[in-house]
Amino acid sequence: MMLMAAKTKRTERRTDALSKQRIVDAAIEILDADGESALTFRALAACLATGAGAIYWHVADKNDLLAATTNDVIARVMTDVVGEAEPRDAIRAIALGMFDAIDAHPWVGAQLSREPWQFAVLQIFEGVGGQLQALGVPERAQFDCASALVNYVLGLAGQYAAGARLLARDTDRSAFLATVAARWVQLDPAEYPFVHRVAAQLSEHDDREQFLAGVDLILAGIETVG
Amino acid sequence: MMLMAAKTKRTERRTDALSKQRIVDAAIEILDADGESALTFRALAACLATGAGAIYWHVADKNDLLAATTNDVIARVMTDVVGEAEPRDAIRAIALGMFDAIDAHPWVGAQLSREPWQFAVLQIFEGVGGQLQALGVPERAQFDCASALVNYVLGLAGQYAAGARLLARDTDRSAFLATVAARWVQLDPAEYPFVHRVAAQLSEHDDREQFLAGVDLILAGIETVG
DNA sequence: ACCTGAACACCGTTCAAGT
DNA sequence: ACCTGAACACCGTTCAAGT
Repeated sequence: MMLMAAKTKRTERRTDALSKQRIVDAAIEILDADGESALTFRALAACLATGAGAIYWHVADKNDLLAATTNDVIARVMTDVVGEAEPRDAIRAIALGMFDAIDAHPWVGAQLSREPWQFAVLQIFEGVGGQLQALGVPERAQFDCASALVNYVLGLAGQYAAGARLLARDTDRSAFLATVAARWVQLDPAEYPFVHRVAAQLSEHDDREQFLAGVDLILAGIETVG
Repeated sequence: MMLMAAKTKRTERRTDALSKQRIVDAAIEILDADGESALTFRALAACLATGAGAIYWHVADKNDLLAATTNDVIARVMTDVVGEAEPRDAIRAIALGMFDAIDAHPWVGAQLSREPWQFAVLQIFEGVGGQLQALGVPERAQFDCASALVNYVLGLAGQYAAGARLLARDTDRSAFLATVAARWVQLDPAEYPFVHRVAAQLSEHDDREQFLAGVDLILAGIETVG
């Protein structure tokens, strides 16, 4: 849409050539607007005013397309996040950048946890791991520490994507959490004492704060090996 | 297969009635043998010697089927794992039980990270959270701590499932890791210094040990809030 | 070189019809 | 009540044919 702003007059014909970047942009628009299930090659082709097969000239398959859209979003996060001097703050900034990106584009969360070998995850791994030296973590422990942080972030990614998939577009999150909490309370307290106990906190908790608390927990653990 | 052991003579006709449990057992067999993509209603129906539509009498849809198979596997893990007196050991046992279950059934990892609101995740949450009181974690911090641990486990779950999906059935994991490490080394060391540094450790590291190291890291962090 | 769109080989799901 | 299997409405992907 933003790419067509310059020539808004003619909608009946596409005048500019196809490119991988234009395809990725259109795919992101569809994913953001209507979710993962709305991204089909047919819908994408219609949006780009072309045939479904044309997309295959620029993109290998659907996996490639999803990897490209995810890389696009994550690369933006990682470049936006530079400039924290303190390593601890830098890691927190990366984590929060990830959270906000997944909050804005829940499908990114699904894709990250589904294909963790893709380039996007490597960028997160580098961003987090690069701070560990400055944090005083011994060389041989750095791999485990970076892995723990990235695993944690990917765990949230999947969880958040699932939540977004479940939520109707206009259902607000607090109503949904209230429903879950109500279900938790109905469980047998003898068998599920812990879930019973925290059910009250569920509806009033803040996902972003809880996520950051987890990052801080892992950072505190990392400090003990330093 | 194990259910047919008693009457192995006749294969041309199914004699016993369908049930949700029989469907779930057959689905697990298919998933274990040939992976997530092999589980279709047609394949499942053929395996059960029935029509595709019959399955819908016992199972709401494919989501329901996958949730049921996952619950089955996780419930087995959680009952096998009871009996550790020390809360720290209990949490480690649950985590390792999860790791081994996902290692044996990689599709469980995908399902857990895709649908974290399902009952299976609640069981993990209870199992982990129930130990925090004994660990001396203050009430108001328990929710965040349990959430961090579960998020971390779900992160691994997705990663492991993706690895299994990528690996050919007979390709061994070390060969795969060597390939990834080779790719990492080829990256620009100026832009990816950390990834470059740990590439050597990638091919010789043990996933299970690294996973447990992460659990210990989080446990160490949890102790600092106690 | 790049695009078109019909065709192919699948899916999950439904439903009239059977027992 | 439970099962059957053809039919429906989709998919991703391919490919001969166009420009």
